[in-house]
Amino acid sequence: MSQVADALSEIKRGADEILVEKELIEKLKLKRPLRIKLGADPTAPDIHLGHTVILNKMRQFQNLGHEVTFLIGDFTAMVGDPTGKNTTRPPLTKEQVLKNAESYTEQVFKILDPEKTKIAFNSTWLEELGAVGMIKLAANQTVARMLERDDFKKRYAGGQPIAIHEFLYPLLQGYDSVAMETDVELGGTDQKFNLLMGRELQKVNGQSPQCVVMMPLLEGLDGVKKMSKSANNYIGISEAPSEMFGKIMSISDVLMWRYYELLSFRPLSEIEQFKVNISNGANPRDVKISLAKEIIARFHSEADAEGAHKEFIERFQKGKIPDDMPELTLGVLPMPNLLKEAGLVTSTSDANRMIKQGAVKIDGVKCEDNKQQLTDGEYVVQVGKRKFARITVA
RNA sequence: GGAGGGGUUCCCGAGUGGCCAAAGGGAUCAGACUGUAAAUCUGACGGCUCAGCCUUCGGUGGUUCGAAUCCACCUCCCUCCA
Repeated sequence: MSQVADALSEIKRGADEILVEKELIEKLKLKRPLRIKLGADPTAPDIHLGHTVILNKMRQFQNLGHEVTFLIGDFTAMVGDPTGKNTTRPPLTKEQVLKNAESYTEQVFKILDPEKTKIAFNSTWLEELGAVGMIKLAANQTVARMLERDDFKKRYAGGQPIAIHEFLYPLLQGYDSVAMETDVELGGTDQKFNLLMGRELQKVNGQSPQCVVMMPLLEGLDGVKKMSKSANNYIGISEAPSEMFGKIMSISDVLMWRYYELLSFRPLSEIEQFKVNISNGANPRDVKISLAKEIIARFHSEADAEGAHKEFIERFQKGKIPDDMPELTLGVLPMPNLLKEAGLVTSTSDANRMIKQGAVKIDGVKCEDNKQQLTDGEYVVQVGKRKFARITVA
């Protein structure tokens, strides 16, 4: 009895919403491993911290002894989840899907236990469905019901196009739960409609409806938009320790608490203590450093976390030049072209702007003349605070 | 199929014949200040062989000394009617 209560409180931690909690309790009492489902599109093989919020929850279920299936939506990838703006996606080839899936799972296993994780592809049952099956499936829902989905509603009201096939996505995702006889499905809050579709279709098919655990979407580095590759506000889990450190340090103090809540494994009581310390005069920066180290240690190692911290102090607090930077050899070129060739700016026009604004330094000396040419030798060229290159002119 | 509305630089959005590389806002980048925080201030924000030149305003072709702006056709999107 108390075992169930403990499990529930762990599941609830960080979750935005659980549907339906009562049913979940009943399922937990079943004394059998529950079938847990997490779906993923094989379109974005680079996992970032935003994705890990849900993966961490998956891991918790695993730790509680449940059966976790990581579902690759290779079939639904052809449809493309309408969440967001893109209405059409270029169809992926089989090979691309498999390749993406492979790199996906490899990254996922940094969090999930590979021994206890099942991998499934929804093409397995969706391809068999066929046109007839698809029509029967579509008959389960009405257009009015579809338009209740917030995303569709907004687009419809705002005069944005909605392609017919987009209506199929929620149906197919829901059907996945039927095929897998899912007990609990995890997803982001933006998935609510799709997740609930699973419940409805399961009921129609005489199954006990799945419970749904929704995790909040993690805001990206800007603190406003959700973390995503397209918004370029993400921290990838494969990024170098120093990159991670820098990115975490650049988030706002407000956002830091959000990250603590969703990404840290520290007990909530400890996080509360940090807040107290800060209101008593501690520097929020140092709390942020702890967060950065915790995350780097998770995806790299303790030593890497320590190293990244040291490098950060050297580079930004003492103004030293980093050890690691791209190295390349170039000919004698006018400064703007040199910067462009080195990939430090996007165009020579951009280079000229940077020079004019005093952003360009050569061996630590500001370059203010765009006609300057470097003669033979090795130079450390810097644009802004973050972009460096070691250039050999020959 | 009919009627109407719309497609402008990363996004939103002004611009209805020259003063338009195109207002304004957002995002972004750089500089100052800092804790690579916030807030604030300053500047930049199509490209190039950069005091000049070249290419952009859904597409093509016209009118004109001159077009994002006018005309024709095409194309895409939206709304209403069928």
